[in-house]
Amino acid sequence: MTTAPAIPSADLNLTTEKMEKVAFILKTTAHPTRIAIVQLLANQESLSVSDISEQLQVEQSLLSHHLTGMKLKGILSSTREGKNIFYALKMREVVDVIQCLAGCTFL
Amino acid sequence: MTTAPAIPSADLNLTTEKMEKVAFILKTTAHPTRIAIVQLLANQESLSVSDISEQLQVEQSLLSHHLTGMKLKGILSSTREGKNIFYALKMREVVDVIQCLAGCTFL
DNA sequence: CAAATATATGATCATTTGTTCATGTATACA
DNA sequence: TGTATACATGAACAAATGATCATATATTTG
Repeated sequence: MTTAPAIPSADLNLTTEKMEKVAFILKTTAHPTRIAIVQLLANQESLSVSDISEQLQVEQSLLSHHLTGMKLKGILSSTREGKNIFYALKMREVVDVIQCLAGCTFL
Repeated sequence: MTTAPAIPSADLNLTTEKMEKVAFILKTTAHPTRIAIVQLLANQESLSVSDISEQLQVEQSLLSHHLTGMKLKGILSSTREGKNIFYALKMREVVDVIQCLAGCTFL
């Protein structure tokens, strides 16, 4: 016999600390422009700020704020190459997170 | 032959509208208390406000604000049963979203 | 070294979010 | 009908976030 769980498939058990960290990452991802950035970098390996700025039609300064924030929080990484700085996805899990929700029929 | 993609596995292609919707849901989820709520309801099918309030040690009014917000945004559903109101997970995908990140070793 | 290009940073302001407190509403029960 | 219980709601305020603008820094090139 089994000790019947209320719900079969799901079994989520996070510590308070982990919940805070997850919330932190979700918050950092939860913005259309930032999702667009993740999307680009999910398909491109690495892109310069101006590349991204052009493709997303987002002004340099604003984009820079988004990028440095995401880097600070561990989602992106960056390396300078001459005059350019190239950003890349560091935390690839966020792609799955977005895929998850993008799959929702009702969205 | 294939037209070589920059990155093999991932292929994310969302419309602007979809990115906004995804961001909207992420935003609604991105809070420790709300993640805790999802966690409870991932394991319990349905719980009353006072159940949740006790288990999470969150004050009634504040909790109610969180719950009604999440309901409004389609993440939860609720039904009254006598004096109590029971909340349940409606958008189960958010559980996967949280699982995704919870699995990150570096968090 | 001066000018141009690419990007970051910091101040400021508007908007949104989170919290608290007081009060309102629905249901049950005496 | 009145009182208690369970929950929602709205006002008010602090704190976080997002956007804009001006300016700073690093790199290349002449």
